[in-house]
Amino acid sequence: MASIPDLLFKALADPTRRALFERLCLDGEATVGALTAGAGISQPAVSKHLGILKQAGLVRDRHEGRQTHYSAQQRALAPLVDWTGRMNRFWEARFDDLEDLLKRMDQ
Amino acid sequence: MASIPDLLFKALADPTRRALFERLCLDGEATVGALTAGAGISQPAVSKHLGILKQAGLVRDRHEGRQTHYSAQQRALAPLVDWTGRMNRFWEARFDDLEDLLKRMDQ
DNA sequence: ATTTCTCATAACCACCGAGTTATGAATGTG
DNA sequence: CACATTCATAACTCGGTGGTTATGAGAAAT
Repeated sequence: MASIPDLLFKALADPTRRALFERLCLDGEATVGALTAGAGISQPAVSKHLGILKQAGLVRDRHEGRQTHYSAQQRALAPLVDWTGRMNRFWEARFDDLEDLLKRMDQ
Repeated sequence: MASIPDLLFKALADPTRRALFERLCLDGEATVGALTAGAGISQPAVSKHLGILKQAGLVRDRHEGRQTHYSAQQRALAPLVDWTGRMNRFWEARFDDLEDLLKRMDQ
């Protein structure tokens, strides 16, 4: 019973995988061959990484002829953003209070 | 040469470690003993996890007598927020454009 | 039909990492 | 001083994971 944030964090914990995702985010769609050329590892390794990214929902694949095009699904990052938000809320609130205090002291 | 995002993602990839960090974020400071009572693992395991969180900057320790108090350093999440922001910028921009369009259509 | 190209899967290996128990260091308590 | 408590470190085990090579499946080209 792996939670969604768990899948996301685990998928993005590997630097090679993060690099693949970053490239797809910034440069858009790419084939496995193109991605393999960029990464410094073998094609099967890249395919496995893409499989893990796909399982985490971070990536979509589209088959066209004999090649597979992968693209980033940035929306999948939403739970990550939510999580960091929840972890930050409290000290942010405290920080806001401090700001308010300083603002009031300024008057 | 592990980058900062790498340290953060790796530190938060483990569910036990994330649970420890979450508890420290929500409930504030706690001793190793208290954290060990909550987690379902041995005290040395908890200490090791806290060490990794500390190395990632996510946690601070304060020695008081013979016990060590740990507290969350939520600011350390900043690089994570930045990273997700960079990965999101493009489709967010597109989303903003869409919002603008809808807003203009509404008038 | 045969060959070539692109990708995915299988099988295997080496290492890392999360857990354990044992022990030591430091601080409080009798 | 002797003992107990709290935490960190050491040494070890074991499963998961990232890499490899080998191979197969499917689509295009000749």
